[in-house]
Amino acid sequence: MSGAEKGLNAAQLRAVTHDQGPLLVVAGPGTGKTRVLTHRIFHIIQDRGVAPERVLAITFTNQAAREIAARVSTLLGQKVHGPVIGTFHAWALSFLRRNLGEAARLPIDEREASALVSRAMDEAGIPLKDLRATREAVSRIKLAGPCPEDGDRLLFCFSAYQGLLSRHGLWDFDDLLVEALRLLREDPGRGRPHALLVDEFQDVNRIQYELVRAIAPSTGEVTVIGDPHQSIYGFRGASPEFLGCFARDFPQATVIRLKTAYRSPQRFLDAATRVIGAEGLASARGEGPRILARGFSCPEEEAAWIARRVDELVGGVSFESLNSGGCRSGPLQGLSGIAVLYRINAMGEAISRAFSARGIPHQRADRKDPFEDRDLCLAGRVWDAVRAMHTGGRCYLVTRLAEECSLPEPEMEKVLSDLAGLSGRILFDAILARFFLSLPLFIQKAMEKAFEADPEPVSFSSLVREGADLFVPGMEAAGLMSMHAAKGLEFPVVFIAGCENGVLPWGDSDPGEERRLFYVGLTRASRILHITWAERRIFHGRTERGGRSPFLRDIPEGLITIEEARPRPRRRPRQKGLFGP
DNA sequence: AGCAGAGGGATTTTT
DNA sequence: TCCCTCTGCT
Repeated sequence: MSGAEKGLNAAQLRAVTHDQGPLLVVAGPGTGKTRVLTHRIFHIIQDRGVAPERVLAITFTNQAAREIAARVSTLLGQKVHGPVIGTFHAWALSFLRRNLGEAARLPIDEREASALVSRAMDEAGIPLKDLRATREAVSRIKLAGPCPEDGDRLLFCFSAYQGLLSRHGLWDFDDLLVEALRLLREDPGRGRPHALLVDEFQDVNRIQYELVRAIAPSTGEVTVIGDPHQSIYGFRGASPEFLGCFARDFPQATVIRLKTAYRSPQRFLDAATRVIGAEGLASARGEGPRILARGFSCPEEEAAWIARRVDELVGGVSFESLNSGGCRSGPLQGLSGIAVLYRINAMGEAISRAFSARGIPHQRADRKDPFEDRDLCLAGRVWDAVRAMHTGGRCYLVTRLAEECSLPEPEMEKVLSDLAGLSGRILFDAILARFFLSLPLFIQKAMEKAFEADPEPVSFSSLVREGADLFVPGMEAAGLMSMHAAKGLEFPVVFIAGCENGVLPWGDSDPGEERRLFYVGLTRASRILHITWAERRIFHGRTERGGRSPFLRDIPEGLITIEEARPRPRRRPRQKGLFGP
């Protein structure tokens, strides 16, 4: 099959078929990054004859891993043993298990880790209200070592936490990376794939970068794909600088830039690149309409306008007339093609209310952690304890469980050993029955889906998280989500709400990263892009009047129409009650 | 142990 | 503003 037959442009084709050592693909928004990645995996296996299981592709979320795996297997046409596609953590865990066997510890999820940190804090005399900050600090110390500002209490807490983990034979998420790296460095030949590909490289942090270096095959077959302008996870240690490090540490690396964008029309692209002060990308979608930015006096009016506008767009009556640019128009794909993006999830509240008031189906992506359900949480603990009957962390889990269920420990042990022969779905159902647990309907459904996709899951929490994707991309509903959550997604119609100074950019956050975040938001839209702000917004009980985001000043006039908020003369008289005297 | 009231903190998020 | 912790009281 030729590149043209696959629908690849010249640069994409070069990236897919590159055969000379390390490759760095710099791929702007909508330039076909995922196509390149999947086709390149296919190329390595099919055309170069590399055994599929010796190809390792790393993504940042399980969701992305599943998507890419699905696309590769479509290309390969049902190969028996596919390439390994997963997150750093998933790969590290299986690597550790493969190499350590019985000595592998039991991985715990974030909830469990926090519980252990709070115990360590207790020992160290740190007030529990600082749990969040301390948990973050502990993670930072583990990944990057202590820094001079770290107090004695914090350091003590850290070692107490490490002690708890080791005493109980447990690993937290960070340990997976740390231990895998240690093992790789002890024995550099071990576990190296024949080809390594890393997606979203702008999101790697230091340890992940080190892992890439350590895993990189001696064949030099390393591909990293990323976009420094979309690096928005600095708060957890990611930095676009690692793209530069890659070029330095792999000096023979070829750099290919994908510059043709197939998603955003030129105007949106130009606006976005101006915000981050980058060089332009060329759109293959024509000039497109201007961005409409509009101010409102308060978030409720802002939300009401967005809802009204969505109604109009889905009704479709006036759609043709609105689409004034060179963009080919046609019916929108309905509500699933519409997204409202914002800086913080709290802002979804007002929007959601306005949509409900108009009867517009919508889904919020900031789903609650399903583990907040007590019964599911307990089921998860039991699951882990049963699975741990074969590994190391058993005593600890039994003790905890016994505590939690107020059962004597021996009795709990008996219950668990009764369940020990079971696995998968059957084990789960048995746990529900034995502990008299009942789950909300949406979790039941999620679990059903999860077991279908993964009948013998490695870890319970990953199973739940995969199953509980309450945000279903194809669903016939408008999407409400943070700009972070929108990364990697695309919608015909995008609203970016709350574009106010202090919100976007947020407080004292790194302005550069805030600009990149806005860039990500702006480049999600393929047809219509609206920006809104509110003159007054109540935050934590305080009325903030940040005014329109300074970022809008960087968008040249020809690309955007800005409509100031109309002051509302009509002051609503205070009304005690509808049926009052 | 359990509750009432004070007080402080309140992004973004994956594994 | 609202929610979670901590404290002190019963």
